[in-house]
Amino acid sequence: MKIKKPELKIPQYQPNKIEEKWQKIWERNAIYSPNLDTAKKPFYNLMMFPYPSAEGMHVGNMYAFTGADVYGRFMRMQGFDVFEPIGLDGFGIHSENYAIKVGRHPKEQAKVSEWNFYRQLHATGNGFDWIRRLETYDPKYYKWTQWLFIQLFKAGLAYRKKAPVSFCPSCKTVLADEQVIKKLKTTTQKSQLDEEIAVCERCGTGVEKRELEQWFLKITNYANRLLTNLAKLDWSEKVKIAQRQWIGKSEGARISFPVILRERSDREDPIGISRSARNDNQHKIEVFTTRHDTLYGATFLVLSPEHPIVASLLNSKFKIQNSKLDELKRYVDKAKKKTEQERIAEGKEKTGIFSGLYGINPVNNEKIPIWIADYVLMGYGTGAIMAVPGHDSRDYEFAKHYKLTIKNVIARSETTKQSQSAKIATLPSVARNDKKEVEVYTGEGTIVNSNKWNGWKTPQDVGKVITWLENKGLGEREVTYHLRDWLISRQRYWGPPIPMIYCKRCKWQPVPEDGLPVLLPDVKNWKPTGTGKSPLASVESFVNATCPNCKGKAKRETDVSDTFLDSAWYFFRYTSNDIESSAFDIKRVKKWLPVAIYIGGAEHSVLHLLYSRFITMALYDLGFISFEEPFSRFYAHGLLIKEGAKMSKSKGNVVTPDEYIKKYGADTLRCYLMFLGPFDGGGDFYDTGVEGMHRFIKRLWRLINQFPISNFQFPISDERRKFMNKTIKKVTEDIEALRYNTAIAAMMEWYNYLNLELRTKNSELTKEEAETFLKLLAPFAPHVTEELYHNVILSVSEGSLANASPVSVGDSSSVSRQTQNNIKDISIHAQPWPKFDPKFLEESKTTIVVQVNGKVRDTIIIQNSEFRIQNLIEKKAKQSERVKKYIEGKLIKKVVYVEGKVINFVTE
RNA sequence: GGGCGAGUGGCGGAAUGGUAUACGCGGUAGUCUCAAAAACUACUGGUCGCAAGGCCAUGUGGGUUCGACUCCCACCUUGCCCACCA
Repeated sequence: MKIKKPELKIPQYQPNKIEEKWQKIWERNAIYSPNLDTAKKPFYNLMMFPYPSAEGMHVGNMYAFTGADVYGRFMRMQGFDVFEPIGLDGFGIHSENYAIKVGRHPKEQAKVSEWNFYRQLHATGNGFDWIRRLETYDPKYYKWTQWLFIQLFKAGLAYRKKAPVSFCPSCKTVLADEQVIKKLKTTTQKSQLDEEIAVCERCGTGVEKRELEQWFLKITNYANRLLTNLAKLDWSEKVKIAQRQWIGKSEGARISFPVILRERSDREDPIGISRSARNDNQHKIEVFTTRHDTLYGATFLVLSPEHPIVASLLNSKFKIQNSKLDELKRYVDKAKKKTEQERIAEGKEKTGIFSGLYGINPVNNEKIPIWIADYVLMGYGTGAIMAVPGHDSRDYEFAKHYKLTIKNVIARSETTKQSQSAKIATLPSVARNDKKEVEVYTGEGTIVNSNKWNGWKTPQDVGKVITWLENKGLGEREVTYHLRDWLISRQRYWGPPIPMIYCKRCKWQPVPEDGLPVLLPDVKNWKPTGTGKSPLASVESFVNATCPNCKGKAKRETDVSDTFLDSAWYFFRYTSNDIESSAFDIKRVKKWLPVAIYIGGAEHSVLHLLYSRFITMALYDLGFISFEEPFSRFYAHGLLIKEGAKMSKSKGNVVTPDEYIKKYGADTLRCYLMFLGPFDGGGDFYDTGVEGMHRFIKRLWRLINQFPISNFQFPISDERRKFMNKTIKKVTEDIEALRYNTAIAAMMEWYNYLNLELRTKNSELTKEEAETFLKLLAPFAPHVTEELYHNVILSVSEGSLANASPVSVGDSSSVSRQTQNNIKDISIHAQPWPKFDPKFLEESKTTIVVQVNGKVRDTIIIQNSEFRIQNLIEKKAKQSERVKKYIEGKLIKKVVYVEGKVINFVTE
């Protein structure tokens, strides 16, 4: 066997040993736990706490957390007291469903998931403040979730109402509006129409409609504030747009249509208009419309089957033929029973029934029929619409199907310039459906067939229309929101019991504060019942209570609250989970909130983010806090995919970080995740990419270890110094903007450059270069940089070059007690971030691109002093042989010179 | 139906008015080795050419500009979000 040259022995890179060692040291010394009371430069770096799914952490979670952690570590090195807490959003249907699947009690399952998830989170090497961690299912936490509910109740923001709600037959609970999503139903037959169904966000089961009494939070009170405040927030426009769309403000008019009554006695009057009826406030139909400009085109009215007038009708308050009444009843019953799924599935084919009643269009006193149809939703506007079949495609379809009058009241304006023979749409003045096909026109134009409004333009003149209506007392301005109140009752076990007690005498009473938390009882039958009642309803010891007010016998609310309530305020609790006497410490909240940066998935654009904003606003109104918005800055990261496909359990392509961490170490995986694409755009995960990153880290390990690092600032070339400064600048700016992929690329370039320099010029790495490199990489690869910093850089500082020889790695014993004691100060993560010196970035020479007719032909190098001397540059450029070829014998028409960048000769 | 984005080598992606393809993956050749792996080194958009060098390429078609991946218009493809919302 050959004897190798007695070279410097490079220790083997053993990521797992290094990582475990430093994770222990960091945690033992709480280096990532700022003092929440005395910190001088607080920076709240929040990431969305995970649902601890029992399968464990997904690489997508790690992607999100790493991106947030890199930012936190960077800010810490910038001198901020960074608070980066973590916890588990472990209550809720998601966790409970998993417990059902594996047949374990949710409480036990939570322990298992918690252990596993925290183990994984530790292994990723994030700078979490472990002291502050919290779990939403911890009674110490949900005590305050219940307290929060009570505050809302006392403020009139929590109320009960019976309402048609979405019910998931699989999860056996009601769902909030936001938790019902639409899905394409893939039909087995080759049908042309793709059917859409409404399904549960959690399990994908089609939802049903049920009429139940439930707890709601009055988020609609905040609709306008939630909307207008968006302008103040440093959030990506995409998320703001999603919220705006969800809040869905519509400005329009509320218009009353009198109902023509035919009292039983009133047989003589064939039409039934009587003065008394017309003035009868109880018998009018109010509609909300954004197209009041088309009011003259309203040829019928449509009521939702749930509309109160429909109920009165069925109670025979109005006289209609009995046979028709039966028919009506059948239709309404059917519509009410129809699941949301069926209603939407019918999609294009609208059904309805004539009510037998007529109304009056208030602008022209025309008698128009009143129909009932389930395409009109009770939940939006007034539950009744004026139908304008000429200018609304849904009304048009309906009118066509039932042969109702279609009227055109908007004329297409002259087509703007597009065609020379400016077309003016020819429109039939009043067209009946039974004659020619009349088309529906939903665009803008000029009002016609509308008396005094004729000639007004829409949408420009809609303001005039509403003023006219208001003056005549026929309608008024109205704003309607798509946002509905937040339904928070869940007929499930695994959540915080809603802390309310019902007393027959005193009605609903909140549990007094000293009665909190209302503990979730340990029960055997915790599985959902499907009866519309929570499993807690059968636990007598739980249900029976005394009324807090009259001390009489009373019953507890047995539903639990929605998981989204748990997560709507957790960022307050993080600051104060050592405090038992209140939900949060007001001083600490003032110091740390609003959150400086919140990083998470865009899928929470409407749910979690909106709820959190609402709760924060409510707390502000209640005087607990001094700010209205919880998250000053929200940054949505992209979606991680695997080799071109979405990761999903069904595809079996879900990547777990564990195996990669075991094989390459967390540093490699972190760097790879941050490198594979722009952070806000997501990226594609390839195994070979991970290997490439591992190579980079190993090369760096070798680079730092293999050259004896000079303790002295021996002179390095200007170019080398410039490269270092350039890299510091690039990496700093990129991290600031969360452009992690290009920050890493810049470091790789620097490595490639240094490696070539050192090899070909037989030079040494300076301490400054090595130290700078490690610091720049530290946010991405916290362990290996810490290891090298201590074993190479600090040992150089401590003494002679001899000490620079590598020491054994592997266990914490290799780090001296001294080091461990003051690790809080001497950790690389506590060091100041490298600064670049602009003076080293200055170039004395500049490369100018020489173009002929916009094509690059050559480059010339000029001194900076020559920057402004165009003649000189022109002369130099013309001397180039490559340029000569293209300009010789040609007339130069024009010369464009852009200072310090390009010179372009334009020839004939 | 409405809203928002994206389209660049074999692949992930850089470059936001001035040298397109940085960085990484993959590939080819070489060094080391009995050999392989690893590691290291060089090359790597297409095309014509011995070479020098030329021409062509950022979804398609137009436009603006001395100059366009970048700005404008139309179209095609694709992703995400919302949707009987009156």
